[in-house]
Amino acid sequence: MTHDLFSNFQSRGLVHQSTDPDALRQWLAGGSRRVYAGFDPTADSLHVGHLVALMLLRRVAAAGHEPVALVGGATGMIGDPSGRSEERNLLSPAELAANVAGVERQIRAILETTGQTVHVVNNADWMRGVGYLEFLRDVGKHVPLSQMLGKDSVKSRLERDGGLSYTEFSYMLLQAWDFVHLSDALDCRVQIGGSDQWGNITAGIELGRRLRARDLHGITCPLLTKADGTKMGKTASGAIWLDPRRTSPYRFYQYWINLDDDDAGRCAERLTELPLDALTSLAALRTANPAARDTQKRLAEELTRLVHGEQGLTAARQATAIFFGAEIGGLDDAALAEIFADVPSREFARTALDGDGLPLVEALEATGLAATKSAARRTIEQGGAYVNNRRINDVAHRLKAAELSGTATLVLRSGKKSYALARFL
RNA sequence: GGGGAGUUUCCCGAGCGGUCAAAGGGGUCAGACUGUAAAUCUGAUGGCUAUGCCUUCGCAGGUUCGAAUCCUGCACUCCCCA
Repeated sequence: MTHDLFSNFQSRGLVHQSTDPDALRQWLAGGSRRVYAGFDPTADSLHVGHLVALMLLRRVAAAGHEPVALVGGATGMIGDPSGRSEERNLLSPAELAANVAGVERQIRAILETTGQTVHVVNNADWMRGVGYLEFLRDVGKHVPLSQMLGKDSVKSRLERDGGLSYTEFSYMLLQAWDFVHLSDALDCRVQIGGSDQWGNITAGIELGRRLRARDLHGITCPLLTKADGTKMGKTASGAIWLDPRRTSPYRFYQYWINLDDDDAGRCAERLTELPLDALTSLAALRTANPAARDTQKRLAEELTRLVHGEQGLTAARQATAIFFGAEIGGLDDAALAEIFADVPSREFARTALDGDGLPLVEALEATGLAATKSAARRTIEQGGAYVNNRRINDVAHRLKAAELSGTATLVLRSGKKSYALARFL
């Protein structure tokens, strides 16, 4: 177990900016410390973009310190302008409460497996009772405007057409106060976050010095972006979420499998707990035999297990085998439903299979795999139609009960990747 | 206000009385190849109860055995001159 957390971060490329490294090391060397990172509940689930911060906290735990995860029930009502080009829409209190609950659950699930004591706190708990005048006198008074205006998050927004509202402008005061509050309540003196958080973190450090004459520390890690410049965790069809109801374990797994080599290497470094020598040998394998995609596989495995558990990983792997050609058989309806969670399905009357059966052409059209029956015919003629992953070349093919996998399901496929379930009830 | 050009299938764009469901390109889909990448190559690409039938070429009428193609009116777009 590494005790020098800061060096551990550095060796994995996780330090973008930090306050004085010597002071930081010294504080962390003093025993079991508390280190915090904040999560704003903008949705009822975290997504892949939050994994860096979650992993930072796991590393904190692994180094023998206690991770503190702050869920922004209060700050979430305002919206962080950092790294944003436009004013946020405010969430309703009900939405926010649901989001807080969802995010808290995920954070606990991921951090508690470290075995270390985990603190999950909600800044609404200490912000709620604070009056506006009180806040201005106790906090606002100690933050110079020049300092606030100097932050990148504010400057960049002021230069834009949209500007920013007073509300979002004030966001950093809340986060600054959070830091000071946590240093009071938990003796938590280190805050970590993405590089876009530097302004907010230093605001808290300043405030701690002015208000408490206390030394607070901060580390930011580089934002994880893909080689093509897009944000990590965003796909054409939307974000990759940690909640299996939003993103199935299979799609989550596949996201990592499909990363290009450089991105996969960086993610393995920053998002997994693989030891450094394992990373080195993966890098060697990547150069020697890129086609094997060992890094992607290992990364997908580690992260899927972390987020969805051993069971989720098994399901994702099973789905992967099937999606890449394995014939389908011996799976019951429940397993099929789980594996094909992302796949559109369409229900038919059971009786459609009786007699001559249901023309494949019709099934392809009804499930949306083909836009029209003509298109369905074409697909079949060109060898792109599959039932239970067996290619069907006969345009006149009719589906019969004997072909069902499970008791009521047929897996239809068009081309390499488009699947649909036909369920006969 | 005057003069000119145009409106074609998902997009761009040819067609200018029958051989037009309409060239070519793009896109899309499928196949081969491949690392579940990129590129490349091949095929397909209005619909259907399908060797035929129906619908499509701005809209509405008309001429003709027959119109995306000719005529009339209408709508919209663009350019030039005032």
